[in-house]
Amino acid sequence: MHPLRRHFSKVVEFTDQEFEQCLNHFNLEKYKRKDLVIQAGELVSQQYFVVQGCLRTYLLDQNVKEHTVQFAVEDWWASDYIAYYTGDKSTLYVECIEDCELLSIRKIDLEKLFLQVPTLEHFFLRQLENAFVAFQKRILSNLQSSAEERYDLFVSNYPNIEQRVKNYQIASFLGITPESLSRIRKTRARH
Amino acid sequence: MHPLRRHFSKVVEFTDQEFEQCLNHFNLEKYKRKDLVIQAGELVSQQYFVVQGCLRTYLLDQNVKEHTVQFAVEDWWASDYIAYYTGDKSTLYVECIEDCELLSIRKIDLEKLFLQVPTLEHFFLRQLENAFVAFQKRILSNLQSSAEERYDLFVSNYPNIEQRVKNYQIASFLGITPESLSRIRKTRARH
DNA sequence: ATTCTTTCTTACCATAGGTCAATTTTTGTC
DNA sequence: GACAAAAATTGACCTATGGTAAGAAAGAAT
Repeated sequence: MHPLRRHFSKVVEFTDQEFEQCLNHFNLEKYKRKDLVIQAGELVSQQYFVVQGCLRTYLLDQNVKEHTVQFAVEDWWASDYIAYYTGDKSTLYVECIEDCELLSIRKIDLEKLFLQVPTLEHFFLRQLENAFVAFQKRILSNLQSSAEERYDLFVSNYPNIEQRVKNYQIASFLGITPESLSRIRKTRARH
Repeated sequence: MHPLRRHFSKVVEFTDQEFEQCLNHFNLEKYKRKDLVIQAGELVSQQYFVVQGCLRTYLLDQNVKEHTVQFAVEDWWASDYIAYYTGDKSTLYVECIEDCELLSIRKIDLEKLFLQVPTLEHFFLRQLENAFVAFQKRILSNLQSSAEERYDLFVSNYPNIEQRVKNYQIASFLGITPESLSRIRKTRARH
């Protein structure tokens, strides 16, 4: 089964014809490690489904320090959703941490598709609900947890990502320095 | 014009008949200051539109410390959206900071309405997009800003809420102690 | 293999923000 | 308006995490 279809089918059911109709509007794009899928300053007209590989979405602050918003591996979606939804220019970078195969779709095409395949709109509404829930949980965990607890939470939320991304990238996701993460890991290793 | 209709009309257009059809499923509820609209442990089948008053959504951690997720004044929506979307029991409290008039709607009714009034589903999809963007911005600002900067951001994002809520509630929104907020305000007053 | 670059670790000191306790101010109630 | 309760402020002290710098380890390139 096509990876995108498998992904859709976790939430909604499509006929073969409906799925083909959707898939037609997606574009397979291949990237190399370290390529940028989205750069700050651009307009963002597409979102991306990860077929293979690993992406990282991050921001550079005025001190040129990186802050990681999200990692995306197989079966995840990524984009600069602020820019995508608002139409503003991107403030984020989406970078390939590994060689990647992505399925891209333009916002315009997706919205046209919604009219033809209403089930698809339902799917994306669900996605948005899930993302909303995940973000709210993250805000809550940031408010109530220490760096150490947040690290544990990260490890259990993203069990396989740890080996695929750099420590400093995890640190910038947790909102701490690589040095602090290194110390946390050291105490962890004692057990 | 009805406050709910005014609110909808910022994003979508309804016929009189469509709006009436929607409004029929909303329920006007009145609460007193300090009443709890939602309590941790309950199932959450409704969301609420604030016609009048001010709500606060918060969580109690294992040390019985409060962490504020959101404030909602006139024209905002509130619920425990994690519980609302997932069907899990609530982990949050929604409390009235002032006497309130709320319009409640059940998830079931809303979903039925979506089928009858597709424009309404579009409205809620937009809402969710906006909330998603707001949350992502908050995560980014939490990652890159000091308590002081976050306070400034809060004041400019919620210009009129400051007078309506307690300092300790703002502190718990920012992820700092009331004492720290007090010190931040002191330096602020020097100018 | 050797070199060069990037990432990770460690050690030391600095600082933002937390904790606790006492005091003052504000708010709510009769 | 008086009293009680809740909230805000202040000060003294403490702790988690940040900053800097330097060396070690790992990975990439020739």
